[in-house]
Amino acid sequence: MDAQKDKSMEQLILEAAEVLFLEKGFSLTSTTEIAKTVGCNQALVHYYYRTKEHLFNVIFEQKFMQFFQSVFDNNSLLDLAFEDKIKLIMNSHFDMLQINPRLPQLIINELARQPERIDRLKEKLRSYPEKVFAELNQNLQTEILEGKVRNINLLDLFITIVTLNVSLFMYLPLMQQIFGLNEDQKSEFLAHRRIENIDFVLNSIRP
Amino acid sequence: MDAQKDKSMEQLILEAAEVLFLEKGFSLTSTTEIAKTVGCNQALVHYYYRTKEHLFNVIFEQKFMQFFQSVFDNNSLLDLAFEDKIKLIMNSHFDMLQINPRLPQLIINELARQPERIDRLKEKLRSYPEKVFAELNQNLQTEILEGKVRNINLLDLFITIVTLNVSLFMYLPLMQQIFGLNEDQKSEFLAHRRIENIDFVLNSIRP
DNA sequence: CACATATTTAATAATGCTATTAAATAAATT
DNA sequence: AATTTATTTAATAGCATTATTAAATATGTG
Repeated sequence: MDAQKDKSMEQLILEAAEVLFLEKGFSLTSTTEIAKTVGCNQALVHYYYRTKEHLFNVIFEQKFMQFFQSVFDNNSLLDLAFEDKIKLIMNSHFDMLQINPRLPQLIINELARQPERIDRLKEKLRSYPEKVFAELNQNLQTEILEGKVRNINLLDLFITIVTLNVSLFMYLPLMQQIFGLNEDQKSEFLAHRRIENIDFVLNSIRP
Repeated sequence: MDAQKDKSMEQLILEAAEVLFLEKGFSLTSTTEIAKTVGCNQALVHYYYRTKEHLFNVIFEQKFMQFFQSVFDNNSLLDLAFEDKIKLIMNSHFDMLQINPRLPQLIINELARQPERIDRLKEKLRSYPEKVFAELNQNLQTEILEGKVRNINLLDLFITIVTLNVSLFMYLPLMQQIFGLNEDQKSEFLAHRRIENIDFVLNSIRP
């Protein structure tokens, strides 16, 4: 708790808000509750972040970027085989989800609540996704020509990757309760599915 | 609108509530808004359904059953090959999702908001899922022995089926806006993915 | 220290929501 | 027709929420 004392109230509010927003979403989280969690006056939340919506935006955009980067910021490792890049991307994506298991649900819900947000995010990302895509696609096309990879569509592949990983975490609490898994069994299940998902994708792209 | 005049207020309230709950979820829908949609006094909603929570429960359980049955109530067609049964189940599931595209999100959100609901649903379903599973599994085991189907786990297969279909509808609004699809393109995309999903599953179970 | 600025709190306005109650109206029953 | 029962409304209690304001306290600066 000593580390907490160093942090500014502004930061503490942000961190508490992140936890609560991810746990219960925007509408079920109140600024009063955020303040209570931090142990400050409710007006302070508004002093630093003006409105609940604005506070949420700060967190949402940061987390969305984190989500995005976990998938798209792995091209730094230049000279890997396409297969290894996919492995890297999927592991990175999985790691992020393990730390933020409720993030996909938050993103889906909030983009449904405020569809105009999508345009703002698109603007923020600019041509970055296309750039990464183009680069990876070049890599892919080369390997297809070399007969190392089946002729696949990169977008479809990405949709599959994200779907497989995200769905796992989205349905996990449900499965956990239905099958009555304890924490150890849950961890084991996740570790197993991480590999399964990767294996599935790698198998599906073989020539 | 003549048909509407025949319906009781009780029924009209239920229908309006269903639309609104599926559109915006439990917490963003108010009984005031439901009443306004129907064109009645807000107290009438409470007269017929006592509490908002209770009204929601009526709708939720009914919709959950609909979801459930779309997957589990296809064993009536007895003597089909396993592959054809899967095709039937996936089409039935897809049809249901096309009519209720936001249902999965509602289910996920509300089971997260009230985890105790899961136990109630389990109780309501009793041994029915196991029964269907056992029956289908017998069918599957026979076909595995006959070499018609690869040795797969039925639960894993079901998770894959549900995941593929559900994810599609969950991310559809997002993809629609990102790629700027109009209604025709959206329909086309859906028709394409319906077949893709089925093909994928059927391919994956081949010996 | 004196003054300015930043942080924090208490109080509260304004709003919207659920649920209840009592009264009014319509429908059914005797 | 009289009486009971069902439906519907108006009014409102009670609560939680967001956001603002003015005052209080702490912190920094010349």
